[in-house]
Amino acid sequence: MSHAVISKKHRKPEPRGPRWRRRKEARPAEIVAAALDVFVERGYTRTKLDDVARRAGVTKGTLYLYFQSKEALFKAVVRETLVQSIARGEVLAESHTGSARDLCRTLVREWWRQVGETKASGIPKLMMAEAVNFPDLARFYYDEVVSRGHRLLSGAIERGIASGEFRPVDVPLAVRLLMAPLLHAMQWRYSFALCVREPFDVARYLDLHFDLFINGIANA
Amino acid sequence: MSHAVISKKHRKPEPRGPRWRRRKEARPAEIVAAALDVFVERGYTRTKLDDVARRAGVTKGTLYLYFQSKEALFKAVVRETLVQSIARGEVLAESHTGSARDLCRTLVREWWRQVGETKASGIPKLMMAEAVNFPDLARFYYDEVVSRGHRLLSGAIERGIASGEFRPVDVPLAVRLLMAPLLHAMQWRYSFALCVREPFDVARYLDLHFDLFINGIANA
Amino acid sequence: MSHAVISKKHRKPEPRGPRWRRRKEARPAEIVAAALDVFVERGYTRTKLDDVARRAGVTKGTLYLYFQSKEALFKAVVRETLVQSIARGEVLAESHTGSARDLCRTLVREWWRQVGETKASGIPKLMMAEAVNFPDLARFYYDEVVSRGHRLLSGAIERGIASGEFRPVDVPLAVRLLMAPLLHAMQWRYSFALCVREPFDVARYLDLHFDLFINGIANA
Amino acid sequence: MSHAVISKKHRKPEPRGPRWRRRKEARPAEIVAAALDVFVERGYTRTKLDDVARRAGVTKGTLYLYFQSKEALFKAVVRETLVQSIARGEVLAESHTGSARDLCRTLVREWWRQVGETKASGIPKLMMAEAVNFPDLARFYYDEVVSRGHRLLSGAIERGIASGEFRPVDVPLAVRLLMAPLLHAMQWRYSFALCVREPFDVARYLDLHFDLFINGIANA
DNA sequence: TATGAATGAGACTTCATTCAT
DNA sequence: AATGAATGAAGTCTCATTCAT
Repeated sequence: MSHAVISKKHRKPEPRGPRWRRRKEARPAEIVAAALDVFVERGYTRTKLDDVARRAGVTKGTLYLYFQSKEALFKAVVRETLVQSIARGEVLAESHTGSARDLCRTLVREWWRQVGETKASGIPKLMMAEAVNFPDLARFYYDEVVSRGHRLLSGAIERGIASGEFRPVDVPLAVRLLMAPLLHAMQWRYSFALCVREPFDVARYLDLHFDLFINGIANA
Repeated sequence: MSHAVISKKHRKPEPRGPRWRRRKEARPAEIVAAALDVFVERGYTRTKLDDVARRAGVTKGTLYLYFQSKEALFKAVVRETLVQSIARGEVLAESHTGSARDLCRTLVREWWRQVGETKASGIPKLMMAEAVNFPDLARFYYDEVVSRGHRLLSGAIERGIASGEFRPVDVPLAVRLLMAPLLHAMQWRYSFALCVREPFDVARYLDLHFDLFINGIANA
Repeated sequence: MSHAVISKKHRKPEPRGPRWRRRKEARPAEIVAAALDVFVERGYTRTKLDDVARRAGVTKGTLYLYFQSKEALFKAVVRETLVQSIARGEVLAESHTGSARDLCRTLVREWWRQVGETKASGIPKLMMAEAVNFPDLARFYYDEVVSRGHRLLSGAIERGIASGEFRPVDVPLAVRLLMAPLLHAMQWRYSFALCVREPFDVARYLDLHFDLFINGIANA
Repeated sequence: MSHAVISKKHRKPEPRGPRWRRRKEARPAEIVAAALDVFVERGYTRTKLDDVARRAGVTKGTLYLYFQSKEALFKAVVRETLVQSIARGEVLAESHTGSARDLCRTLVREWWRQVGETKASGIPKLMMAEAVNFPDLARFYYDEVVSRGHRLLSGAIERGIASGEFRPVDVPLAVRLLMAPLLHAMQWRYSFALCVREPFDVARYLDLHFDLFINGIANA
């Protein structure tokens, strides 16, 4: 029986190099890592799955073995980055025995060390920019990162108020004030810092911020 | 044959905006205003020129009579905003005769009134997000808005240091600290505020911030 | 201001021949006609919008000016082909004054002339094949074509029963029996007729069918 | 890192079919049976080999151990069905001693019992739809099923003509008329019957058809 | 000046097919 | 014999941009 009309594709096998080298368990993490890089560098829409795949050392089709869609991949990236750090902060807070001031300082410093100084620091900017396009992701991020982080810091500040270390400030607003400069510093790195050469000593910036903030809410 | 065409364009002529012909001189400004709205709401890549045109009451082709490309339109939007407000701040600062503390408060309040409470408040978020894609625009924005704004605030703080009102803090860092919470509040409005229902009393937030900051850098 | 990073596309205008030659009103009909051809020849899934566009003398993008999706285009094709013929049959039936037998013959002949002998005859086969994949389209087709056509023929047969021309047969089953050979003939043309050389004198086939059927249900 | 991967494959091993190892000889038949199901339900192009494999209790790769391609599998499915039934009909016809009318009725009823009421009834629709895409398969099907079936029925009708039971009708056309309602009923089941709720009493339909047809060609 | 029909490059996504294990 | 991770070609759909009118 002669060949049918269809199937223009897949006629020529024509092998092109080895198929897969690594084992399956590593793939999702590799892809998420590659995606984090590209998303942070390019932004969501400008990120091509081809680029993510290439950076992960696979092809586009492989992405779809592990993630249903670009959006799902984006969500995975968000999930895998910041939530972990929040969780570690919660552990820290629970086991803390010193002053509220020290706890605040520790939480801020650890956040900076784990997020601010890594690629993950690009995520908050990304989330800000894409929140409007992915309301459900924004909701997720808000619940798992923003709100949870706020709770964490609220606890620390309330502890200080209870102990008399701090004045009875409006806690939610204070938390925002505590975080805003950190967020600004993270955003700066992946925006203007790439284009302009302005010295920005983030370490001293955070120290100054912390002093002003803590002294500002401390009881005289 | 009765057409089963899609309808957006072809079915109803759908009057677009007032019928009295606008003056041609107004067109670019109208387009920029419409573009500001859409860019701020959708972000750069998600913004369709079709939508901008519709909101401006013209057709897509008309956009190209005034702007070479989407990119050029985006740049125009950024250029036409914020700079004015900075300039007004400079005038204010020059004519100010009271304390440095009052000057700082005035500058912050005016900035919030003129920018924070208007559509223009969406620009900084937009600029942050797109800086990496438009380095030259970022440079322009940095020079005309960020840097100039920093100079303005630096002057106010230095005045206070000179007069003995403020401690001799690192001025550039202090300026960032002064601005970060404002930027955060502006970004919040066009990102998570759209998705989550969390009370955020920006007025009290800014008051608290100002108190902490000013008292923090004030001489005891 | 130098160029930004993005916009690899659309850099080189590079005109390629005249843009559009015909006027807008003709387009939907042209596209539907082209789509009918290709759908009937290839089947739904194998039909590439590129091919439809090419046959209509436009490009792929143009299709989307008039039809929201491939499915919408398919629906338009169905709408524009068979429903019209049914409607004409209804008009015929209303104005018919002769015998029920004559009405039946006229309806069958006209259907064959308007559908069976045109490209539209490929649609029923297509619908049969794709009904499972497009339940809502199948529903539409059933309501607008199958059911409506059945009502039309039911009326004719019932008229004959009422007048005593026909025996009191089960009308819905009779209608199916009346139509089945027509549908078979239409399907044959776009399936085996393309592959095998077997004489099939459809005219005599339909005559024979009609005689058997009408005499079968006629009162002795 | 906890993976947010999609789940179909990677989460649950999901036992596929009985655990006792099947004999290798059974595999091709099992695969063909599974493919029959899926092809009939989805149509050729919408059928994914993944689904076929899953239904057969194997993996996609295994399919390729037995069939060179999707096309080859499709051909195997068609080849393995219907022909058997035709053959049994031939045996029936040879040993038949009663009237031609009874023979016709028996052949039709058996065909319906063996094909119309089984999954195999989906094949003619499938073949009609795909004939254009697989001309050589259509040719095969025509030779082995259509033509052979026609010969079988032709013989029965000719016997009746010879004996004086039937009028000297055009035999090939009569055969088509005899089969068309059966084909229609088979197609209906796998198309509109899935989408619309309309009672269709196939048994009475076939009875009515047979009466009309046989009485139609019977000698007065 | 203004229009809007038309374009076409490019993105996401699917799935038949391959092949190291 | 069987697996299933990986591939990559191809298709649908979007939208910035153009240009005849």
